[in-house]
Amino acid sequence: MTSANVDIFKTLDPEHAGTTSEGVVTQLREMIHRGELRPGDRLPPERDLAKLLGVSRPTLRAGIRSLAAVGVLQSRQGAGTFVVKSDGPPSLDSSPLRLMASLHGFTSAEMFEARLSLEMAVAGLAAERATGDQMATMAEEVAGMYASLDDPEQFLVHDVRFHQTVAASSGNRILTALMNMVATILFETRIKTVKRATDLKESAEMHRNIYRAIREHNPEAARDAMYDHLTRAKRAWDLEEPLHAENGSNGNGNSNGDH
Amino acid sequence: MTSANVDIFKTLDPEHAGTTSEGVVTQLREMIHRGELRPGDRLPPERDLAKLLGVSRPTLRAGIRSLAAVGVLQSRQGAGTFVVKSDGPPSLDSSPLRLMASLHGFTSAEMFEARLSLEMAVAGLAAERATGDQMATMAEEVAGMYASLDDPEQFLVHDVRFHQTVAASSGNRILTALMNMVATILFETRIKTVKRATDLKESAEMHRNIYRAIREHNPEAARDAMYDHLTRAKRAWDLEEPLHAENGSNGNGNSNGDH
DNA sequence: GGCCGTGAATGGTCATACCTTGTTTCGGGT
DNA sequence: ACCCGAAACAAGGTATGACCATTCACGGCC
Repeated sequence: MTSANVDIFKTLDPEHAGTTSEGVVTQLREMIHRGELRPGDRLPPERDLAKLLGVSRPTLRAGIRSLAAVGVLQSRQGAGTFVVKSDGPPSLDSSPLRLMASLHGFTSAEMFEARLSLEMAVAGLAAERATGDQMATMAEEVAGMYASLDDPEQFLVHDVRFHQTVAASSGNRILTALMNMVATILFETRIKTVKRATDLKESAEMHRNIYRAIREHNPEAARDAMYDHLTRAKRAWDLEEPLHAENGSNGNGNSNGDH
Repeated sequence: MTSANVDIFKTLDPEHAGTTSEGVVTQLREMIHRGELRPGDRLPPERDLAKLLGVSRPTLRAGIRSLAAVGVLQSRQGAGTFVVKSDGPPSLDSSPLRLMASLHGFTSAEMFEARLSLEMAVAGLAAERATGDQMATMAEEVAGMYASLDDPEQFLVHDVRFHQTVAASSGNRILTALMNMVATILFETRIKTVKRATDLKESAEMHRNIYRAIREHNPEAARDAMYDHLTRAKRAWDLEEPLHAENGSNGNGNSNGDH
């Protein structure tokens, strides 16, 4: 179903507490809960949907805007409004966390520690559950790192993909999403970091250690290897300054952190 | 500064890519990044702010709505729009995660595992860093549990507070926020669960084990104790059915999960 | 059969008016 | 002089209508 059936949209119940636009959000949210709206579905045009729900277009737009802000809906001018269809693993928008970091003055170190905990957790789970294909992919990425010791940009690609494969191997999409959310923020603050060849070699070896531990189905070793990797990587950067991103990216931050 | 100084708001730069309302979001977000807007600040009235930024009121409202949806701003009719001031620890809105769970069919078991990983992580950190006051608070809550074995509702209060104290003791507000986000969703799906006295007694003992491990500054033991606690608790519930919340709560879900 | 232009569909923005709800203030009563 | 209530004001919420900007599809043209 590319376009949602019109019949499933009912006029808003007035007893829904709160403001009218909140009622719109509630109604659309419940339709998603009930599976009446699925990823990739296209909503009716705003003018029609406003009529169907019995609200004005600005009110409907306010509701759509709220759901778009949390990454559930996506509007494209001239095309329509769609339920977000994630091609890869589900991902959460990282801007709320980034804003919260700014508001409360979180340090990079604190953010890094959160990532460390999450990466260790997924590494442990991956050691228990990784399939042959997934382990093969990890091995390929490690090989790619060794082959890119003189090309930091290419190295970074393999690095990111390795961590994503580990996360996917954990079999827990929620932890994966949370990890990516944190990693994205850290990534943005040091995107310009230049790596030296010696650092890259050590990094590749660390990744290889992680792969081996997962290959041996040894969760403890995998956690330890991930700890070593990230802790050493942290030391290579200057993580002393407070968090202060100044980028202007909007929408879903789907760029993912590396190590 | 209860009310933000008007001078800090500048007309929107037209070169900001994307739509106009996205420009509003970007501008306000950067002002938060730069610390020009702080928690508790009140924004100028919409009509004035729209003039200051050089956009129409509906467009401004769209931007405010986006930031309100992610829990950064809060509008109160008749009062004004404020930068969210969290009294307690910073918290992230759990609705994005809940919506994503609905969209991708996450199971309660998967959500539970994510919580388990997070709780084990914070328990380990708490064992390393908990202060005397924090440990004292934990002990009090454990005592409160034993004193409420015949009052499930009261027991629940101590239970929640114990877990929050552990999280706070970890010293990592990001992990704490993520944990609360996941715990909130699990909490909502089983709010009605009735506990038997025998379960409560076992639960209290499990919490006592966690406390002791933290008291001994033994991260491994703390993680293991938390694992035992949550794993046994999980067994006591029926976590077989898929996730299907049908509540209508909007805004920030700041109710926190227990076990 | 493929390419390009044109137009309908659709979201984005704007202006304006009015309603609902908090907040404040001012006046009368105690 | 203090307290309380009602009225005036302020501020966000909603509705209506119009117009602009972009996308996509259809159909004619080469």
